[in-house]
Amino acid sequence: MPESPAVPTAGPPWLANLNPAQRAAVETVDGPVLVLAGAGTGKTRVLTARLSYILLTRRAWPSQILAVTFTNKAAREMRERVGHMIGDAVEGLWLGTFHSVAARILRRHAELVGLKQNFTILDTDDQLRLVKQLLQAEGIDDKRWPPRTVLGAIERWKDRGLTPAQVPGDEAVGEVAGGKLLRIYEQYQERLRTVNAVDFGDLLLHNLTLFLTRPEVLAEYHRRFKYLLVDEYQDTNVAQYLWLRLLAQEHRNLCCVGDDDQSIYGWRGAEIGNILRFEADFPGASIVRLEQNYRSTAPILAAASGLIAKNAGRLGKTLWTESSGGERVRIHGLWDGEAEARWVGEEIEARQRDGTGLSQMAILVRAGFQTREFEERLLKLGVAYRVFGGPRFYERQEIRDALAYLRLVHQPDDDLAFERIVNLPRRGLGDVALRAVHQRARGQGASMTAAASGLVADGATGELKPAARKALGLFLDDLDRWRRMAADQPHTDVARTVLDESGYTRMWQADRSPDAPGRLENLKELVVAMAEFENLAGFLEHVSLVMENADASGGEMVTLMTLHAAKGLEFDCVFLPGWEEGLFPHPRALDEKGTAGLEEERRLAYVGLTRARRRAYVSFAANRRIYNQWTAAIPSRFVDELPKDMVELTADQGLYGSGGFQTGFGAGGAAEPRWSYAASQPRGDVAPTPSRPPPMVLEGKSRTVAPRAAPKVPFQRGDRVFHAKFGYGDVTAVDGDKLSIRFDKAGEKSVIHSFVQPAEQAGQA
DNA sequence: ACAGCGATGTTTTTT
DNA sequence: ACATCGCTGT
Repeated sequence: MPESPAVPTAGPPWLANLNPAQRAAVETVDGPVLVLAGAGTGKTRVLTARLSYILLTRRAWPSQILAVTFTNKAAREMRERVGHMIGDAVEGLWLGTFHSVAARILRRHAELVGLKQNFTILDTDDQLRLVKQLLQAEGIDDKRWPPRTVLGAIERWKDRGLTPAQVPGDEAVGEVAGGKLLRIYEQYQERLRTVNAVDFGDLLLHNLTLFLTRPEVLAEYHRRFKYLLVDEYQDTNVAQYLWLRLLAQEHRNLCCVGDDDQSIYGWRGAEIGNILRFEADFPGASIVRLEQNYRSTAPILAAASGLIAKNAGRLGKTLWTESSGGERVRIHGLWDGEAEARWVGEEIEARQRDGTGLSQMAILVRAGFQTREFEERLLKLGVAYRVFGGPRFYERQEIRDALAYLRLVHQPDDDLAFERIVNLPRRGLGDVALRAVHQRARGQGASMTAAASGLVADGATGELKPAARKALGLFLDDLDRWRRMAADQPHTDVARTVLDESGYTRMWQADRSPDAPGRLENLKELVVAMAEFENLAGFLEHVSLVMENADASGGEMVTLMTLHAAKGLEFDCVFLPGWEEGLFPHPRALDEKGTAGLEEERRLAYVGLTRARRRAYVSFAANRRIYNQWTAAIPSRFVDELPKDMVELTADQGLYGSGGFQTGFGAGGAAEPRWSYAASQPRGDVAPTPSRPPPMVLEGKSRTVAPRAAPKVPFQRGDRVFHAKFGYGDVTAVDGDKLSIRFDKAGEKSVIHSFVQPAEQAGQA
């Protein structure tokens, strides 16, 4: 985080070095406050100063303050900084993520919403398996309605704070899952309750139910929390908003910090309306704008501001800086993705020669797959890099399996854990046996564990084959033994024993695939990680809420990550490649959310630019291989939206011709070259042409480079098309981005339009 | 129970 | 191209 300039400020220490706006944000402690904190305006400093201020002026004890963040990382950082400022007084402060705070509250009152105190928090795997089962039971085709989609729809309801009973009538009959979505949601909730489990959305949802149905419980928290503080308010969903509103309604000392221009998580339920409506939601609210930026140079700020100004749905801020000078944003057009990676590599080396450390540089991409080309290039150059966003520790298969064992030991009702590992390693308990257990569990309204022991006990009924019965009996005996052990022995020992005696470790030892050793290593690490916790329950809670990877690697390396992952970070030098129509803004965002989607994409671009302290590079390629298909691309509309005097645009020789751009994109038909043209010389040490030249040549062919997103689907009924796999065919119907095509050879298929091209084009290629 | 094969879908991700 | 996934046949 940037440091504010050392402007000497008279007054108490917590106000030292704060600018007037920051100071207002710290000192306005009574009543609702919205702090609109632009990128790089010293938000974290204000948050911690505010907390300290409240504590040191004796307005509240630590235990009377609730501070919520979105991520564990943010929570940790805040705790650390506040600790720095006020020392041990942080003890007792409620500081955590929405989910961890909600879980803490829910554990205390679990019975009041029909749960047991030791409820499990499910991971995505469990949720998906459950949804899949429900879909099958309802006879819904899980091809047409993938569990992922159905679960997504359910989660969107939860994000809005809607229990099944509260889903508005007109939404109950949507087309998802053949109109049975609400039924599935009901059953899903029912199942969770019977297995004594909740998902992430439920943590908030059950809190809401609790507060609304038990006023005395809510009153308890009103008594407890005098001051509420919320970070990243623009990322809250409706459920979180309602939760905050309920908690704050008594004292009304709610301070929300956020930036509407950095709201990029709408697709997972974040409601930008929360921040836009703050004044209306909390009458009499003060609004404080933090607009002085301490991070970026003036041209970068101006470029970013110019871009974001194109958004209609925003509160509006004007970032400014005292610093002057600085490089303009460099925009460079290249032939293809490979050339782009080469160019970025060269610039990275150049900056390195100027003395910029590798860890002060980042390549920020729209989508994960884009990192590959850069990795290849950096590898070739011998430039150290690291990619963020691989699968995290607790998401790995072997870790989830091991955790399922531990969950089942800890909580016998956890059917989802039971199902996951009952036949892992293979115990001869296949579908047939599992179905018998299932059936009995359903029939008796009992857990799988209970049903299984019933089945084993009265073997005479013949519901299980003798072999299966024996195997199941052994498995249950194991579980019993482990549970007894868990009662009085250290949980790390229990874990080791479980992994060992269950045969799970042996399974991976026997596995000769190349990643088996790594998995065994991870299992060991898991046990080591457990040691830091007092008991199994504490560990499991941590795991379900903090699915994090301790990242060890130090050293100087370039960071490669998605724009989403980069929010909140900053680098001296930021590369923003792939600014092309069809990639960024991403067409899916446009299809699904229209203008709102476009604005969110624009905010993403804004977030990218504002990560840069000293230099920002934007690039786009004329040709890009997508799904192994060369596609001609035109520069992103965002390129066009950057204020011209803040950027320096260049393009590789031969691209777009020296007469300027005439690709027909953007506003107006560009009779004049809109940008200056300057060719950059290809360097001697690299091949000037791509190894596999794209078949299509952009120059002078504005027709063939129509943006993929502009006409929603460039085909209509009756069109003759070509598909790489199915060959030629005729379009028989258009449904959104899906086409029904009668192929000459392959028959009738439904395919996404981007997979086919007009037959006449295919002929040439 | 499991290998092998064809169909399928490829934005963003925290908790 | 490519990886994942579910189904099929042994």
